Amino acid sequence: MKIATFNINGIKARIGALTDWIDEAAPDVAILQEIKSVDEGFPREVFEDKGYNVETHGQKGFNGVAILSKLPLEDVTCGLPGDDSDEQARWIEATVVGDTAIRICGLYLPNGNPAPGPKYDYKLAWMERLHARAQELLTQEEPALMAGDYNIIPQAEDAARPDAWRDDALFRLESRDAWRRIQNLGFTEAFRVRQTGTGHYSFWDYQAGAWDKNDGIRIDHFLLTPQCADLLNNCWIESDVRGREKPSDHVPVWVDLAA
DNA sequence: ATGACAATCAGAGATTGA
Repeated sequence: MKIATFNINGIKARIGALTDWIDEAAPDVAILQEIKSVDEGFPREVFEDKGYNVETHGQKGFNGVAILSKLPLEDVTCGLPGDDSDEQARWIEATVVGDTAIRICGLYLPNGNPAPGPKYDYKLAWMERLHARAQELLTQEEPALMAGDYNIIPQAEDAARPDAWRDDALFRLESRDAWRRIQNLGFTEAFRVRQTGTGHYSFWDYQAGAWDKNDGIRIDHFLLTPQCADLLNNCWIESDVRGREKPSDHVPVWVDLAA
């Protein structure tokens, strides 16, 4: 089963590029972030016509997450637990029912800039809630994954110019510590199972020719429970998508699971 | 330190992103 996570940076602006990619790449499951649309504004029938089940958790103008799946989706829940006053649409869960049932969590972790400040406080608080949900997932002892735009550069090797990001909310020590605390609960970061070293990125800024210079950062990730990690065949970044017409500033990241 | 670039909502320019 091939599963991709993709921050599309707006469904209205990306509908052409996204449908082209779906047609060609044919993911079994696509976990989308930044749909920037309310649920009613998401063109679900476009994807249903291609054979996908569609679940969205949107909001007006910003954020918004979705899951597209060729296989049935069950037990869909929206919103990260732990703060009923949080109105930002950044979390969606569903179980993909195939030969093996897999719990899929799609997330769009807050950016957190400027740091320090209230937006950074929100990011760290959100990561505490993520930590709690992650711990619950592990207690199920079943195949599950959390995938999406984490807005976290895990290590210096995950940025072309790490010094430029030192004080940024994506790379500050508190951010990386929070990421590591979640991973250390027992999750496998899929990409680093298959790739080492520098030069592997999932985001390139639109500005200053970042793509042409490969001046990127790796911030879109898969975290797998042990039962899911045992199914991992491969993980890769589809970087060439960044060079296409009217691209998102992110590219798809994939896992292939033996499921 | 700022802006470069893009998307959204709104219908100009502020806000957000990373």
